[in-house]
Amino acid sequence: MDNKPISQKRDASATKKRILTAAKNEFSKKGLGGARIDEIALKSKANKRMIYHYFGNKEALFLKTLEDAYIDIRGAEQSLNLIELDPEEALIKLVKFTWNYYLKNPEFITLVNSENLHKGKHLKKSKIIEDISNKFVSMVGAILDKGVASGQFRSGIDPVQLNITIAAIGYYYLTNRHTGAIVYQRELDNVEAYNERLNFNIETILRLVKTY
Amino acid sequence: MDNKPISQKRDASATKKRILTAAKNEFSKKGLGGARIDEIALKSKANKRMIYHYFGNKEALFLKTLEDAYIDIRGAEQSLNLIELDPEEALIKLVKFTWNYYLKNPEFITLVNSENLHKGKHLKKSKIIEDISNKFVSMVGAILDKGVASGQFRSGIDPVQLNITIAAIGYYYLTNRHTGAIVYQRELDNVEAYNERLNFNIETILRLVKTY
DNA sequence: TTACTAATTCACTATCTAGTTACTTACAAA
DNA sequence: TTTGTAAGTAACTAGATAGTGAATTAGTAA
Repeated sequence: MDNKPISQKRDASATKKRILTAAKNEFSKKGLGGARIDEIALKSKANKRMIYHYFGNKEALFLKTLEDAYIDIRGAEQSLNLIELDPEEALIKLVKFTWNYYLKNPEFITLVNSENLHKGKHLKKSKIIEDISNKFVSMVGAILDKGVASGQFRSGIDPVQLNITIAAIGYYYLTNRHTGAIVYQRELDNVEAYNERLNFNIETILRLVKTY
Repeated sequence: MDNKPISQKRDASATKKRILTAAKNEFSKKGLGGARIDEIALKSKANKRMIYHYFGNKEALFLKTLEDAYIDIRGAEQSLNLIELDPEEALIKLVKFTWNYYLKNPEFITLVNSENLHKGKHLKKSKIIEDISNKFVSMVGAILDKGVASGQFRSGIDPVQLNITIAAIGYYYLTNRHTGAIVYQRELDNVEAYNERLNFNIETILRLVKTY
């Protein structure tokens, strides 16, 4: 009684998805230079020819992978509905979200690192990235304004610098936890260490913006 | 009257140095996976065989390159003699130094990123890295203690978390400035932008540690 | 049924790449 | 001057590697 078509053949969008999933994995584990198209073909169970058919070449596939990664994080940030919250709560929620997103989606970090190694040359060609970034950039500005108006935050804080700082204190810890564990001679990659860092980060951001 | 030996042949240590310089360049520009041994041989004007003779293989050369990078930054930090200074001045000086070191030695950042992409597997084999890290790790702790004793800093701050944060807010900005400029739609890589970021970072750290 | 189109496969190439074998050459101590 | 040793070179290999040409096959619209 197996009348459901289990492994459907001739499904372009499913094949594209499998390729993109495999590409995300391969590029994020080995970087653009270390990634292998043959490996992506193997892992996606697609013929290598299909990769070139759908995406053109290795670098175009890399760009698509990167764009999808940005679409995902920017979409998730918008779902937080931070503007509705009390500004201090909103900021705490953003710091927590950013941390947890990086923690659960380590590919995001390594893809972005890889793109920056290449000085952003692929993302510069992207036609969608500026659109999806707009809301994100204005979001922290709006939270900040609201906090200043209510007297909770001091004025004059550059929202872009704040945004960068929120990303930085999470991103750096996570991307460099392997060398960090060796340099600081302390385990940095277990649940307690993660919680400790998140709390430290929340304190860092609140002390940076709050009026005392 | 050209009796100075200009291009000295048969100089093992000079050849080693040329190889390491070329390796630092190649690995930092393309990552471990993207770097090419042939390119390192070409740029160092050494025969490829010499690379294998002196360093064994590609990964061992990468580790040596990475170790040298850590030796350099840790040495430079020690020369700051921060312990002698007023603790607030010491912290400001460390934030400035860290920023400027990253700015002037961008290879450090990309080498460390590359090593973390490989989960620290090369640095774990290093026999010197823990030794040269010790003084560095205790340095911030000593500054912090001095500041707490004088009443300038609040107590209970974890020196490792503070150290990580000082590195993070500079490192992240610089390593991700290329994608950052696209996402934030703002130029991040000119002198004014650099100064702005450095000042923001100093404020972030002081607000984090000072008593008010 | 036919014929068209898009999905998929196979076999291939030119070039690259880490690493090696076997050799030559310069220097310095005896 | 001899000779041992370390520095340096040239030519090579086996396996990768990004990318292609040309054919086949499965759905689908007429």
